[in-house]
Amino acid sequence: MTPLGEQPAPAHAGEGEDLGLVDAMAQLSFLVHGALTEIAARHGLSIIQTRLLGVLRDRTPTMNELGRYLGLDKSSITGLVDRAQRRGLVTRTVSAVDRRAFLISITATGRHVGGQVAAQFAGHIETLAAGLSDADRRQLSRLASQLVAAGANAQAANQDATIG
Amino acid sequence: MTPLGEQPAPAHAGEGEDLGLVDAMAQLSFLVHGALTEIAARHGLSIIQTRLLGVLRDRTPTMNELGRYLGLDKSSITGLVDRAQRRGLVTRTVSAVDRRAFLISITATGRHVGGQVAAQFAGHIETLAAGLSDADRRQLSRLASQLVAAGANAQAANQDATIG
DNA sequence: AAGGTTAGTTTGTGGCACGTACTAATTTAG
DNA sequence: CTAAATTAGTACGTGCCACAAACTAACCTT
Repeated sequence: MTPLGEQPAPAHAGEGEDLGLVDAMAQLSFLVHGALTEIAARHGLSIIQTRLLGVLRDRTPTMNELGRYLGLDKSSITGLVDRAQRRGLVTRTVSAVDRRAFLISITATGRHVGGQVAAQFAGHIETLAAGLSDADRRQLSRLASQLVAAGANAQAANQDATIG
Repeated sequence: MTPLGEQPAPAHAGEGEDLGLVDAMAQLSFLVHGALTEIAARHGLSIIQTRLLGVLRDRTPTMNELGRYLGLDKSSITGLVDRAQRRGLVTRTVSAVDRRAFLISITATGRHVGGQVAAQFAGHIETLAAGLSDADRRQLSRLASQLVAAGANAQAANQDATIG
């Protein structure tokens, strides 16, 4: 895993090494990302395909909107949806309002596969956290959520700066 | 960000939504991964190139060993090192012990660029965590480290199962 | 010296992500 | 109401990542 260059744990590692916030975040990110990559791959999906299915779980966006949800260029969306459609995971429907636009929706198959990946991912995280006390789990959930919120705010602020 | 399909935050979102452990881990992973991707890209690096430089910070492995560090097939390593070498970030040196093998080492340039990415990444994490109290930061660092350790153990156990 | 193993490369396939250029539909301006 | 500008999506070219299979060269074993 070794993300940005930390030392290997000392041989006499008593029990729980604290990596420090920065390395802990980096390594945790790689750990979770890698787990999701592997679980998704077991179902023939990439991470981005999995995220696509997640977004479509309760939305029917246009290609353009999809690009905003996933943070991708529209030219990337074409191929992404092409491949997903070829596998029967999503469908394109011409918009009734704008004949240029497609509405992308998830198929039953897509929903099924996406659900399986999500469930296995949840199981994996639970396994990883099995050693934590209930209080620690709540703490971790709360603190991680706070960082995510901070990140979302930073992104929103950036948007404003770009627009204004 | 929307990883596996969570609901958008309720409109009356008072202040800090708790996503639950699973979604918090997924979103945090995407947040950190995305930040590293963007910072690395500012220096013309991909994530994997950045990790390569991180590994080489205090090691001079062969191609093969590099593959194990990064979890990549040896055929992937060839291209990865090729591109890094073309940019003057790393060098191949024929092993004195085994004339088939190369020892891969980081150049001064590579060390410099890698250091910049690492520093900016650290700064970014610190910014994200700026809203946390010292106690919360320590908690988060500790809990994240514990998950990482759990993941490392799981991986080791898997190895054993595969080998034995 | 022969046979098997190991290190690394090559080639082919597929996916991800971008920028640019393009077509077609829609909206805006005059 | 038409002409110009904008918008939605695609096509194409580039580069990177990742793997599998086939290959060469060096090494080890016997």
